[in-house]
Amino acid sequence: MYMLSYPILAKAADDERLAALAKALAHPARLKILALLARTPGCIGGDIVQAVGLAQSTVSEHLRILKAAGVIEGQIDPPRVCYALAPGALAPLAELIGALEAASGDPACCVTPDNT
Amino acid sequence: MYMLSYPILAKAADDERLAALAKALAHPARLKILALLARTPGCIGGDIVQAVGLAQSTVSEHLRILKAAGVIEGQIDPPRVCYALAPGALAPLAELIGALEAASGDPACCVTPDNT
DNA sequence: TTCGGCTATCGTCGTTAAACGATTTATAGA
DNA sequence: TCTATAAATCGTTTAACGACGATAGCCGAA
Repeated sequence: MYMLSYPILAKAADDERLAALAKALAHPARLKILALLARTPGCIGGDIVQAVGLAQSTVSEHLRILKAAGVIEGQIDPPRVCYALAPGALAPLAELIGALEAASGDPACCVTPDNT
Repeated sequence: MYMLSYPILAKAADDERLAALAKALAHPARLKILALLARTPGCIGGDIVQAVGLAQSTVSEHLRILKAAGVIEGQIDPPRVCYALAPGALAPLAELIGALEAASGDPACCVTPDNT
């Protein structure tokens, strides 16, 4: 386990970045695409379109969003494009979640102890 | 390294759930709220409003979204409401990210080996 | 050079999200 | 009872998202 170096967030810019990363995952179709890429040993071109069951233009847009967020990378293989997961891209988000989970242990809240 | 028990996703319902969880994190203001709750030993009522710098109604809406996603819990302390992080709520998302990161190791892609 | 398969982009439409002010509700204390 | 405070809700406006069809660009193969 890492020695958590995060101050649980601080700069607004970090919030923006992390929010953008989370937004990339915030759609079923994009999760499906990521799962597909994770499961596929090689890569796939337009098979993604068929797998997610949406129009080609829609899938292309989702791919663009994932690429813009840095979650996937596209490499051109002549007639098609090969997409792959970008290693480490989601690490900041994982760190954030880890920090939040770690901090959610103590409910030393405003509870008046006698409110049974 | 874990023996991954997750099939990296399968059901569409899972995608929906995970996407909803990610969407809860997909906004800077909400991240700020979560960070504040994580950092605050006790709880806070309207201090959140001041901290995020948005209108009270807007913050209330963000809190509602976080609560609906199960990421936070609100407990009524008479004049105010005490919010706290919900332990374990983000675990499924953390698992997903872990699975994706674990799978992003092999770029055994469509690369034609001779493309320098 | 022409054809055909893949991608990406454009324009559009309907839906959802974000933000605000104003209002309502609930409760503690005067 | 009345008042003040905190939180939620309502109604509205603006912006962003999601999805699609149609179109344009790019190579490989014929």
